[in-house]
Amino acid sequence: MKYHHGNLKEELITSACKICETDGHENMSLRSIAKEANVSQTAPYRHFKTKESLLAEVSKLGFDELTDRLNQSVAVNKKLSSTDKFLEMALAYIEFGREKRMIYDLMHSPSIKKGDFPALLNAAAGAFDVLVTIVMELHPGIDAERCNQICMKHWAMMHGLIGLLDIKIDPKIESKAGDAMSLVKEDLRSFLVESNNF
Amino acid sequence: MKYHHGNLKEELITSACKICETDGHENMSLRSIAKEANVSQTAPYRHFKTKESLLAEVSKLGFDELTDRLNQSVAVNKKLSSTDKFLEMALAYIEFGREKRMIYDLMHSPSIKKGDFPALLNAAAGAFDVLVTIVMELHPGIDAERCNQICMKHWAMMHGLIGLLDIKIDPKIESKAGDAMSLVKEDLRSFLVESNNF
DNA sequence: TTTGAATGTTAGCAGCGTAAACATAGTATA
DNA sequence: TATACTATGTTTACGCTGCTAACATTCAAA
Repeated sequence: MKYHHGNLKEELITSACKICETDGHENMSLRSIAKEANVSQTAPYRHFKTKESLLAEVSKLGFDELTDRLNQSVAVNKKLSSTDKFLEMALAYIEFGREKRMIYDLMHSPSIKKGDFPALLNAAAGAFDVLVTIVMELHPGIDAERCNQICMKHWAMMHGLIGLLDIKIDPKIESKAGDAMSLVKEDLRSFLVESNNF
Repeated sequence: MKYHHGNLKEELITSACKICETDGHENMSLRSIAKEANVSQTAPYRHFKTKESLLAEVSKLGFDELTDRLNQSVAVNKKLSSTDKFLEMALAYIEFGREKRMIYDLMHSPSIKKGDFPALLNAAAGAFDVLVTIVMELHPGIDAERCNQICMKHWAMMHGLIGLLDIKIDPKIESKAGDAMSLVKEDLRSFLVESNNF
């Protein structure tokens, strides 16, 4: 075991990701992250100013992966109509939110102030821009402000739906969580596209 | 100063509400709540099994107030059309989320497991039921499952929008936060009602 | 009046984020 | 090559946290 790790920063981020995915971001302690990386409890401070800045990097990776998935979803079949691309993207978004729920929650946790981390801000904007691109393709020459509004509307719907799938407001609705997802999968066209009253 | 407070449970909840609204639920400590109520740090444990159960009561009050506001919004003018009632309700929801943002975040915080608190579950369902009632009025004889889906869809949009208003994905969008709210206030009809592709 | 339950306090635990002081290893320069 | 500086690790410690146990006080029922 060498004294100098050599690659501790990346390993800490990796460890943090792993712990977040298993325990959730509310249960991540700097100490547990350090332990996971077989390093002393204060070693992270040589690479991250605060715990928050480490979590910000994890969050950034989350937005990066989300961006990749969104891009992939529309790139898979270039012959898809713009509308279908939009649908594929929406599905990819919601699937990301469900599959990586713990990371997704971290990405939207108010305990990370995005304004303090420009790289994180960029990563988040990158994901949003995929939507922007699609909407501009759907509506060539659309006014920028109107485009922004439309994107926010759909972003809100997707984000809200992912949140709802966890809220489980009452047992009656909780039992319908599967329904909600099938709604997403089957009726997404009407749910999203037909509401495109541009 | 008497040894027995007499009304400590309610006062602790009140104190917790106050602290939540000013500092946010991430910065609420049991000790600060106890201090606010002029009581020892462990006194809360005579009335609440855990900190989480105290927060659950605060959250419940939040849902109760939300329910009241939603009911009021549709009761104010009984001559309103069902569609307009729906609009009023949506506005009331979003305004609640903005005005009581700290409480709203607590209400949706994953650190409170709603399943462990039946009263909280009921309160949340009560708010949701206001929406259900409106949608049933809008579409008499609607299938229960379809009604649920429609309600979730709109709930998701409203919830997502409130969340978005805080995400501030990038400065460009952040500067449009006001736009987003004006979108809500001015274009809510098209944003919500015209997407009612039942 | 006595006794037990309800409700308060004090003391103390382990875990947390973080800072300071110290130890070690790698790197640039003489 | 020897030396000094910097980077990166550890140890120790501080104050805050949620929570438990032991003790104190008051209220209410027998």
